[in-house]
Amino acid sequence: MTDQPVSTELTTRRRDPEARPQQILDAAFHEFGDRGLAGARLDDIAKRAGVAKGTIYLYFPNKEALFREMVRSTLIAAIATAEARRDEAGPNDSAEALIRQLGAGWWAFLRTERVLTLHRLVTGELRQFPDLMAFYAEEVIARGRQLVSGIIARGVQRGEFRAIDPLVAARMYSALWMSHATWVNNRELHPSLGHDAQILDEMLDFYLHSLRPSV
Amino acid sequence: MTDQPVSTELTTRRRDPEARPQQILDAAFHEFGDRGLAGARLDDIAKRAGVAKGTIYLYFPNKEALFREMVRSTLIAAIATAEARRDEAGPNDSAEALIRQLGAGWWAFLRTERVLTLHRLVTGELRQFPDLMAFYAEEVIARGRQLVSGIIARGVQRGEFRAIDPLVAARMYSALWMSHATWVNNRELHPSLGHDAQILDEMLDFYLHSLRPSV
Amino acid sequence: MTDQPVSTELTTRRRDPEARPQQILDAAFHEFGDRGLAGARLDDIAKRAGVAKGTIYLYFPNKEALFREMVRSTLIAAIATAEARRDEAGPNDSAEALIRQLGAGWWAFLRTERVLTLHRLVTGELRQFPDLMAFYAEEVIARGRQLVSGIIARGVQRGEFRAIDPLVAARMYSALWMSHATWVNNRELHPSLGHDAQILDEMLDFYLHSLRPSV
Amino acid sequence: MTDQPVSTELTTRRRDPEARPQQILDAAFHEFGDRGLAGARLDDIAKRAGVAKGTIYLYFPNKEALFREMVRSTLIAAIATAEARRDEAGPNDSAEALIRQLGAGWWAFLRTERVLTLHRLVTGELRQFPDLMAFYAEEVIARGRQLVSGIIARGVQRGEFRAIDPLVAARMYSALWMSHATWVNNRELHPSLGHDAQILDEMLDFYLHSLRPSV
DNA sequence: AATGAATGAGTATTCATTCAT
DNA sequence: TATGAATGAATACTCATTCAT
Repeated sequence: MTDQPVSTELTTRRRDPEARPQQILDAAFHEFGDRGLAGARLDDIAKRAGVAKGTIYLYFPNKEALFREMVRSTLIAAIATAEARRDEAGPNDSAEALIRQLGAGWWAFLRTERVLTLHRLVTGELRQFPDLMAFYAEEVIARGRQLVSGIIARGVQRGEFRAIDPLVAARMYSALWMSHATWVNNRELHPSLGHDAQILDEMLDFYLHSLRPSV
Repeated sequence: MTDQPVSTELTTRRRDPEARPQQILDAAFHEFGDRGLAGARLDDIAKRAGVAKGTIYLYFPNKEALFREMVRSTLIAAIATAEARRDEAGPNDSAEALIRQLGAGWWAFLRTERVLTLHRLVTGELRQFPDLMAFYAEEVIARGRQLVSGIIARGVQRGEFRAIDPLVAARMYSALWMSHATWVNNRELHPSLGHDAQILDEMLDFYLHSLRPSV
Repeated sequence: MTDQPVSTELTTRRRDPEARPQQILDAAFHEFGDRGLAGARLDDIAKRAGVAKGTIYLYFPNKEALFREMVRSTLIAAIATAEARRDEAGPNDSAEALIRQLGAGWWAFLRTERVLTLHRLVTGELRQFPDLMAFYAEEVIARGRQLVSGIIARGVQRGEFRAIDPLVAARMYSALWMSHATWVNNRELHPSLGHDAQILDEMLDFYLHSLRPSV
Repeated sequence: MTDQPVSTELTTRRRDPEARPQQILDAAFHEFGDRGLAGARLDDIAKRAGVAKGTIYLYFPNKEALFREMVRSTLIAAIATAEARRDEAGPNDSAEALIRQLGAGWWAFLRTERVLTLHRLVTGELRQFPDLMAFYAEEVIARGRQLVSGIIARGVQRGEFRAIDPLVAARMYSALWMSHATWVNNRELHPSLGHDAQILDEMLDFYLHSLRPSV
């Protein structure tokens, strides 16, 4: 508050040595995200991290390990964020209200730079890393679907929604939200897209319409 | 007729020179599809194409040009296939019947090795090639959506479908079909998926439900 | 005379097959002259000769042989030209007149594209070909010097010139003429040079001054 | 003093990093000098310099840049040497004495390995590098001629030399000295050449004879 | 004889990885 | 710990040479 000493922030060296790995992972996230595993250069990662090339090897045995760890940690961070969101939902709300609430949350979440990049990497490069794939599948996909399918199941039970397999409905949800998140990230390719809030409305409208009992 | 030399097939030299570019493009499709632009090795492409490394350079000035041309030609082939499908639909059928018909067609089309690889490349590497992106956007995405939105518009007119923006509905269609196509290609990650025919039913059911007028 | 058939000149093929080697050697002369032995490309030589790449190999076993033969034949042509000039000199003229006459002849000869290129190749690449070097030394250098030293010797005998070793004087002659020929070919580097005729006068004046008896 | 580790010299790593560029340039000088720009191999340059191939790229962006820089630096070194020589001349000596003095100096200088190689490169390859050519022309040629022409002008003024354009005379001087330097470097081709000291005498005798007033 | 597509050894250049400081 | 110069294996690209036609 008062007169902090001429900031150690100015020099990268020796600033908070425990932060080094994270610094590197952050830089790696951007470079790998932009150019892929093969295309990214350790030199650039080091430069972006404000660290010498050799320093990376103090924390990660090689490029591939750095990539893996970067994906892992980003994944974990993403999961944590998503998790935090889950508990915001009031358990007494209607299923539709919950879907709306969750829909808005995921819509914000999925359009995040971090998540979009992760998604690109997953579809692009993760086939070479089956274990990371499995991790992604279990921790992210399955977990997300359970959340949604839980809500749907309750809605079906309550008669709010028509009889539909909650897992199937959860899959449709993923499909709509993830696809649109990707598209808004490449608006040049999809000029007919409205603004983000409007898209969310369109998805919710479409999705809920399909779930409502057809009288 | 009698006495034709059998050996002609033994050597690549001079055997069917017009086939060479396509041969190379096919090999490139697989290697680039597996490892991406940076990861693929010209050497492997040559080996797979059954030609010498230098031969590639007889037809393509460099690796990037080969990549571009491979994407372009695959795209064009994909468009042609999709195009052919369009005209199969009988114009007097109900909109729902058309959607079902088209839905089955695209479901088969999108799960094609060629299309899946293309999709992976588009999401993974095409950001580095804005012109290819534009080509993809105009020729593939826009074209496909027009086809679907035309059907929807007719359904809305006829009162078969509820009032919905046909372009929006077309987007929802893309989202469902493309996402599921990607997923069935990675079944390890999505163990809850049923068999392909079942998934198509699930999608059609979900999609049409949302379009039907809510009495 | 009348109505010659649509000129065979138009197509390179089949036009005077015995001329092929010379055609190739001419093209080689230019390409090697411009880019040196290593820098020249057989492809370009073939193109310039209006011949397919493979054709070169019908007449020359490889690139180096082509280079050697090109140098040899150019050398021989150059020698023949120089030789022809020798006999023009009237044997009864004064030594000074002969020097002037020869000086003008060599001045024209040395500034020839062919000779200049030859000279460049000799200084640049010929160290790798000792036998060509020897050939050059004996046939060109020695021969030229003998011609000059013969004239000088007669001039000394007659008292027209001071007592000087005719071979030494011949060397000085070479030095002046060859250096200036190189320089006028690179006038950008030697902006103080006058026009060609003037340079010849300067050289003759300087040269003869040194040979005249100092009373 | 006592006990200094001897081993430091054993490895190239980290041994005197500032010396690396010069080390490489020296090696480049020899390889380019022997085989020309196209003929020299980076691999050989590295080997001769005692470094790994990659190390070259730490200091020079590519082969051509290495070539340019090698020529430039050699040129500069040559100019420095020549410059140093200029000031040795005592200003009160006769013009003839100065010419003799300078003549001996340049004779030694031009026969230097460094200068001979430079000359070969200039005539052989420098046409592809107009800017280097210009540099050479201005810094080396023009500079050298001014030095000589200054002496001649003084000699003419004093009546020591006949009336001759000093720049022309300086050119004749270059022609004699440079040609002979080249020749003694290829004695096989010029078997009639005497030993070096004798040649110098021959040149001085010939040159001064031409400058002396013809009574 | 002539062609030019095909070959593959050769070379410049890049970049992950090491290591002396 | 941290550095960044040095390494050398890997790879894109070139071009002399071959050979089926």
